[in-house]
Amino acid sequence: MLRLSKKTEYALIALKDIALNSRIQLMTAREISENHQVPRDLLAKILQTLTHHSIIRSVQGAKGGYILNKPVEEITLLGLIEILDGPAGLMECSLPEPVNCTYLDTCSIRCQLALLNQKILAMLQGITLRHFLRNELKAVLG
Amino acid sequence: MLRLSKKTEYALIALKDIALNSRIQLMTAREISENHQVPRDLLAKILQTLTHHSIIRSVQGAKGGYILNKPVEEITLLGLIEILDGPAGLMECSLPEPVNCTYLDTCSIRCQLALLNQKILAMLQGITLRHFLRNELKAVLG
DNA sequence: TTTTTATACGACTAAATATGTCTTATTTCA
DNA sequence: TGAAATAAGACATATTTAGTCGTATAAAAA
Repeated sequence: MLRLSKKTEYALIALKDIALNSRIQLMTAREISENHQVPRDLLAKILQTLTHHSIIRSVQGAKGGYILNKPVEEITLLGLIEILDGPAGLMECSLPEPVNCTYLDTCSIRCQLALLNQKILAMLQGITLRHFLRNELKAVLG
Repeated sequence: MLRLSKKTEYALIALKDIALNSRIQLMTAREISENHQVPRDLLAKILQTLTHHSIIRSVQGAKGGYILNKPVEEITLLGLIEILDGPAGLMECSLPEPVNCTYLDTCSIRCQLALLNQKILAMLQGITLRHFLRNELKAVLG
C-alpha cells in the first residue's frame, strides 16, 4: 500500500496547529484532538514520540501542553514518517538496514526500483512543515 | 506504510521475464516462480489477475503459459499497482472515490497533500515496463 | 494539602491488510 | 487417458495499523 499512515497524518495536522500557536501559547492534545476530531489517546502518543525526537517540547502538569522545538524548515515529511512508522523504503531491500530478502540474487528489478525509491525519498525530504504552513507545496513540487 | 506490495513486486519480476521471452515462447508460472524464488500459487493468482486486465494473455492446458498482451510502453507501474492493490492514493481522501473521512471539513492538510499525491501518481504513471526492460528508469526520473 | 488538568508510559485489544496455501475444476497436448 | 498447465475461490496465517485503557507523574490552582 502506497499510503501515509494515520500517525503521519495526525502528526502533520497537530504540528500545523502547534506551529500556528507557538508564539502565543502551548497547545494541548485535547485541543488539537477536538479541533480536528482526531482520537485523543492516539494523538497523545504521537506527540510523545515527537517529543522524544525533539520535534516538539512538552510542558507537564496543568496549563501544560506542547510547543515547537525546531525551526519549521527543519521538520521534514520524511523525518516524520521515519520517526512514526520506522524506516521508509519502497521495498524491504531498499531500507537502510540490509534485510532477509531471500531472492536478492535472482531479483531482476531491485536496481531499477532503488532509483525510484531514491527519487521519492528525496521528494519527501524536500517537503517541510514550513511548506505546509505557507501552502507552498505546489512550488516545491514544481 | 510507503511500500510497494509483494504482489506488485512479483508482477514486475514476472512481467519482465514474460516480456523477455514473448517472441520465443510462453512462460509458465512454474518457470517464473523457480527463476526468482517467488511463491508459486501466489504468483499464479497475480498472473490470473493480470490476465483479466488484458496485461497478459494466458494459454491453458499442457504447453500453456503466459505471453504479453500489450506493448511494454503501455504497461505502467501505477496501472499494475491499481490492478493488484486497488486504487492508489496517499490518503483515503485522495482516492478517486469519495470516502468516509469524518474530519474532512476540519482537515488542514488535505489540499497540500493532494498536490503531493498527484505528483507521486504522475511519476508512477510515467514509469512503464519498457523502462524496466531497458534499465531506463534513471533517465525517466531525471 | 487536595483537586484538577495535563503529559508519560506501557500493556492491551481490535480491526484491517497483506501474504501465502489448499482444493477442485477445466483445458490442452502427447 | 494421463500429465501439465491455467482458473477460481475458499481458507489460513501473519503482520501491521489503529485505537483504547489504566496507572503514574508533574504542575497549577483551589
